Amino acid sequence: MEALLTQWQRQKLPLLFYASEDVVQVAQSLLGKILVTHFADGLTAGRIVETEAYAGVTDKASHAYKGRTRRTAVMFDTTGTAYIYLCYGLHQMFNVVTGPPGVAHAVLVRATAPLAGAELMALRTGKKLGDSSVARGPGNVGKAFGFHISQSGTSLLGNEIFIADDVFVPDSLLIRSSPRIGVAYAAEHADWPYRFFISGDVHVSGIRRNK
DNA sequence: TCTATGATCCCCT
DNA sequence: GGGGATCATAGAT
Repeated sequence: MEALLTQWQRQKLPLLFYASEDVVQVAQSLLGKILVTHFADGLTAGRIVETEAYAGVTDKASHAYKGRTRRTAVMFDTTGTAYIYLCYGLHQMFNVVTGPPGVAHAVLVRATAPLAGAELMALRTGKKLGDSSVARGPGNVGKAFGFHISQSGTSLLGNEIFIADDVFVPDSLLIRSSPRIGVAYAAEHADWPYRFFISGDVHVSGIRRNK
């Protein structure tokens, strides 16, 4: 376990990866990468199987659309950091801030396949060990990895929260896109195919998992 | 201060 | 497949 952590720390994605101006490309590239959190209560890691791109101030579905607020400032001011916010009063949603300086792009991590700390994930979510839904859906990802809104703004170049590339490449034939979930209010932007997932993977959230 | 509102999930039918 | 949970945020008052 310790060896894995050290290996993933060496394979940490560099700032350059996040600084790309193409948030859709970044969202797609994050499929197959490894999300790692290492907090006081332990290590958890999972392979990312589902993401959504949110294209800054031009995207009606993005929190950044309404402009800069105290909550969204981290998207405007940084890149390669965590943007974590509370949804429906109970779900801690984990996003990756991307884009060049001043550009408020973000990628929501919607689902992962557990690789390490499965026991801790089960404990945090109250699910049974081996339940494939433990990090399926953004609310569950938040719980399983132990995210909290107080960690919003944490750099992904540190050792508490980061993303690693172990050179695993998902089968490109299995990568699908679809409209994003739960953004009907975003009018004409609701139909943008900004959700990416690995087709058929049981760790992908419910709708249209197998198409 | 006060109020409406969610980038959701789970449990119950 | 429908509704309740549950609360920080933002904008109005």
